[in-house]
Amino acid sequence: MSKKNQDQTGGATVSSGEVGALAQLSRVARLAHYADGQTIHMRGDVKPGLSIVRMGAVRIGNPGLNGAYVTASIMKPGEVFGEASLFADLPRTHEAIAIGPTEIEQIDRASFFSVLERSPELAHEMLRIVTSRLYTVLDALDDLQRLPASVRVSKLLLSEEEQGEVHHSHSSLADLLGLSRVSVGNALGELKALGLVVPGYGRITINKAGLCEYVATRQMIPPLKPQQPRH
Amino acid sequence: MSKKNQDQTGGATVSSGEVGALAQLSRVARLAHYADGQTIHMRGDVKPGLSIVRMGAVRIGNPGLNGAYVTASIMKPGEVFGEASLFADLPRTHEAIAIGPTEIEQIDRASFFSVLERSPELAHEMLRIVTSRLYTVLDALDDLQRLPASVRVSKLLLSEEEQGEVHHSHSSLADLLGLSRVSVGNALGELKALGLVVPGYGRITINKAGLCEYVATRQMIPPLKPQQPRH
DNA sequence: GGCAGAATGCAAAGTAATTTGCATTTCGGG
DNA sequence: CCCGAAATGCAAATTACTTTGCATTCTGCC
Repeated sequence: MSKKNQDQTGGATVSSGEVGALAQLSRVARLAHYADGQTIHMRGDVKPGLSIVRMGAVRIGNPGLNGAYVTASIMKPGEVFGEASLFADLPRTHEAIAIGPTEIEQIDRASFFSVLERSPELAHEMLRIVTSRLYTVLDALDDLQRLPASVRVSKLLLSEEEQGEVHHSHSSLADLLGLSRVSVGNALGELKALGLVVPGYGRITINKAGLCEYVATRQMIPPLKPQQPRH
Repeated sequence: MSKKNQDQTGGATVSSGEVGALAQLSRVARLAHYADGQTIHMRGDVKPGLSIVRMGAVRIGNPGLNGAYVTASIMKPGEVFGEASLFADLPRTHEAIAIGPTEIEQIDRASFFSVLERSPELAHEMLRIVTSRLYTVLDALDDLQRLPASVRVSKLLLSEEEQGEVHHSHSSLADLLGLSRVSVGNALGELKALGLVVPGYGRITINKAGLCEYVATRQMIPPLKPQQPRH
C-alpha cells in the first residue's frame, strides 16, 4: 500500500455550454486566494460551505499510511466541492490543497441556502453535479476492484490526455491510481511494448485509438454465467 | 479477483423520523412486484426512472469476471435508486435483482419532474440522499485502497450488526467486500483469535466495543509528514 | 435420525502488487 | 556547460491476496 488515489471523483465540471445556475452563487461568494501548496481545509473540518474553483487547481486527497499521498481528485476551474458539508452535515473527508496560485469562491451555508430557496434551477444543477460525480466514483470503484493495473493506467491516460499527450510523472499517475510508482512503470512498459504509448520525461505520448481499443477489450463485463440466488 | 462488492453504496435510507418529501412520489408511482431472484433492470438499460424499495430488498451489483458476483449495494425498504438515470441521463451501471418477494415503486421521468417542479423539498431531499451516498462511497473507496482485509471485514461486521450478531455467510461477506471467501475466513480467524468475534454457522457474534477499537486504531490517517508540492 | 446441501476450515501453489535499493537518464538553472 | 534534482529503469525479496481442492461440520428437511 503506497501511493493511493483515484482520478474518479473527477469531472463535476459545469458543462461548458451552459452558464449554469451556479453563476448566481458568485454574487454571494467570498473570493479566497491561496498560494501553491496552501491548505484550504483539512480532513475533519466541520465548517460547512460550498467551494467553486475559479483559478488554479485543488488537490483533494489524504496522506496515506506510509507518507505517500492519496489523491482523490484534482478540481479544476468551474468544478465544485464541499456539497457534503452542506446537504448532509458531514465533516470533510479529505484535505484540500491548492496546486499553484488558486482562487476559490467560498459560499457559506446560509448564503447558499438563501440562493437555493429562490432558485430551483440551482437545486437541479447541484443534483446533476452530485449525481454524475457519484456515478463516476461508483464506476471507478468497480474498476479498482476488477481491472488490472495496466488497464487502469490506460483509462487514466485517456482521461488525462490533452492533444495526444499526458503531462504527468509516473509518480503522479501512481498517486492518482492508488498504485506504486513501480507498478505504473511496469504497466507503461507493457503498453509501450504494444505500441500504445511513447514514454517521455514527465510526459507520455499516447495512441488514443489504440488505447481505447485496449481498454474496451479488457473492461467488458463477461457474459452472464448461471447464478444461484444468494443470501 | 473473485467476488467483488462493497457495502458502501449503502445507506441512502429516508431517515426514520421524517416522512420525507419522497412520500409525494407515491402518488405518481407505479407499484411493481418482483419474485425472488427476478431482474428489475440490467446493466446498460436506459429506461430512466426512480425506484423506491417498499418491501423486500434489491441487490445492486454485477457479475464479475470469473462468474462471482460483485454486490455494490443492497437496498432495503425506504431506499432509493436510479437517480443517475434521471439527473444525468446515464444508463444503468449495475443490475438490480430482487432478494425475496419485493415491491418497488417506479416513478418515470416525466412524473418525477412534474412533482419536482412543484416541490422544492423533494429536490433538497434528493440532494441529501445523493450527497450522503456519494460520501459513503468515497469513504469506502478510501478503505478499499488503504485498509487490509481484516479491518475492512471488521467495518462491515459493525455496519451489518444487529443486536450483536451478523447474519451472513463468509461468502456473502466476501461478495460485499470484494474479497475471496478464503480471505474473509482468514480475517475472521484473526479476529476470533483476538476475542473480537465468535464464529457460528451463517452467523457471527461480535464484540462491538472491541471491534470498534480495533478498527479505530487501524484506520487512522497517520500524522502528516512533510510533503513536497506535487505535479 | 439420517442425509443432502450449505458453510466452514485448511493447505498448497500462484499472482499481482508492494517495498527497497540502486543505477541511469533528463532537464533546467547557475 | 555542468551539476543537482527529478524522473525513470531495473531487479530482488516480500506481502497480501487469489485459486484450487478437499476434508469437515453444521442445519433443515424428509
